[in-house]
Amino acid sequence: MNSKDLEVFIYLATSLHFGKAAQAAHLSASAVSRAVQRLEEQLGSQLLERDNRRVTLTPAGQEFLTYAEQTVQGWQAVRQRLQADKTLRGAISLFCSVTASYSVLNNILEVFRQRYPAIELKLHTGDQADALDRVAKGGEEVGITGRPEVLPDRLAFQSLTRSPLRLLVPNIPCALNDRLGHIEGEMDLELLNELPFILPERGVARELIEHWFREQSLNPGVYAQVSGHEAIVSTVGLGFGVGIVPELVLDTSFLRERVRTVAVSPPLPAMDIGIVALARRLENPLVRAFWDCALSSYRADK
Amino acid sequence: MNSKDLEVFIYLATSLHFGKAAQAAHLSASAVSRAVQRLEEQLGSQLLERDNRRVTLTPAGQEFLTYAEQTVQGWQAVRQRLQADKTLRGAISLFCSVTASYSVLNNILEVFRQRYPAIELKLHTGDQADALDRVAKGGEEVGITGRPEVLPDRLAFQSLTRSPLRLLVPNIPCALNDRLGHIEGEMDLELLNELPFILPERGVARELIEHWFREQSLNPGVYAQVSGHEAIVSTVGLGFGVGIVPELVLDTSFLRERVRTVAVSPPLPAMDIGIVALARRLENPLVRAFWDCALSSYRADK
DNA sequence: TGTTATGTTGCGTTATCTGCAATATTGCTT
DNA sequence: AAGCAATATTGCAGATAACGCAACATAACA
Repeated sequence: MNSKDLEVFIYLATSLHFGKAAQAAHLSASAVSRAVQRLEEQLGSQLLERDNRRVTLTPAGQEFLTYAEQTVQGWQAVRQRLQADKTLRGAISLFCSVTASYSVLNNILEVFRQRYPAIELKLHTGDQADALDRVAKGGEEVGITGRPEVLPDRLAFQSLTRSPLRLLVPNIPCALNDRLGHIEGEMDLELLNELPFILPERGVARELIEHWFREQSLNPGVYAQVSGHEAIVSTVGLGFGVGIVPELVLDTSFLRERVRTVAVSPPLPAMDIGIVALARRLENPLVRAFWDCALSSYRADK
Repeated sequence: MNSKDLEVFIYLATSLHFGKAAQAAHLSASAVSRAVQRLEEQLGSQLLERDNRRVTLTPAGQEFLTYAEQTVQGWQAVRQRLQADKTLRGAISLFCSVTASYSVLNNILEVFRQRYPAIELKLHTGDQADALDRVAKGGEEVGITGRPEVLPDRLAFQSLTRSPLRLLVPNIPCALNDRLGHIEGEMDLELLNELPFILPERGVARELIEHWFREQSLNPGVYAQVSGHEAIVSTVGLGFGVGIVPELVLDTSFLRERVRTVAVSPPLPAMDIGIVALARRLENPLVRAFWDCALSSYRADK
């Protein structure tokens, strides 16, 4: 038995949906399926009645759910009680984009707030592209950003999750949409050369996009360079051109109804999203505490 | 967190000795060391104060011990309560040697008795060499034995542990001991050809020994062939010759003071000790229950 | 009857765990 | 004081288990 499987089971038992549970646990649906299979085998009885359409708790599952919740909570509790640096207090500063604050940071805070309620977090938001620089220059202690192709010296990076880049086209009546409306499957690569592109001005996403363009021997026209991924979504949503952003940005964008994604082949690369800090700063217990929380919030608590 | 590490910690916290804990958990000492390291890292505080001479619980360790005990017990409890086939009752018959009943069977029963108190066990003891035959012929449903070089058809074997074969010489005043008394390190292979050997009459141990003799191009004289490993120990202990038995046998032999082991190079092979049953018999829920208990008593409960 | 939603399974990859042997450290002995 | 014995830890390599992807299977829905 391990608490990770218990947590997965709790997610599943409360959502009754493998996809949702997987997302909550930062896992794939198949991993969730197998976690439940493991538990059922170890217990020798079925916990969930499931066909491809409906998931329900069996009586045994119901009973096991309360056990699982107690056990996970007990583990958290003993963990908190024994934590050597339990009274850690102070403040750390953190830089990330608005998008990241919704998704990645939110996940981290769930763990961090509970584990270190006495640490104050000074959050600075801005263009994701600035994160590396500001952390390297000592502006903020920690940043959330994509992993750059080459990591500046003395900077430590810890990958947390990945988000594939997506090609965005307008989904509103406009000239561009008329030209692209028919596309169903993958977009023809040649066509890309003729489209007005809206790209991030700089930053990791820009690096990745240019890299991919070179690999496909493409040289599309750039209509606008904007700073901040959120701005790209809105510019595309207004019909000015097509853009590329990490999928993550779409999940939390208010304008996601006004754009749609189109597949291309070979696929766009994925961005490696994680946290950065000056390596030296990791000796600071406050920074280290945040760092560890970030890890365990994505590595599904051990 | 996983219950296996908790169990290991409990063993260690109660014995305060890595070797003992390892033995109890059927692991190596290094695995125990790393299990504790994992826990300490996850908890963020030290559980045991240890140098190379002494192991003591820290206050945190003390507190964690009660948590660990409760948690492991809770897991067993929920397991028992949810077990679909909880009221399994009936009887199964089992064949094993006296030695195996002390060591291997004892370990299995610890789990089995608790999990299925209503299943009666009919134990037949005898020469280990007979186990395979009797199970294959349907005499007993399950047997404990070494893994033969070729497994008879329709028989299922599940390895549980290994025990290396040991060369046994008398440790009492006798002619043989006078000849061998000086040996300190490894015995010269040539010398083996000149010694009177006491070998098991037949069975898996015999197979392994003969195999090893052939590999070393040895052809020692056989003084006596006896049935049952226990008998070998006593025959050697009386000074009649040298013998070979699995180490396991020595641990529980009353005469182990009257013999000693001598290393040889290349080393004698190890016996793979496990349980056998007719594959078809595993469909019987009682047999299956015993089978699973055997597994989890050696695989350190999941 | 095709389509969509969704849980499961096969398979190659990756991460983790384990044991062995070597190492380091400490108490004890001569 | 120096060597010895006991024993926890670590480097390394092999084994095991977990994971994600993609293909598949199945059931509601239109």
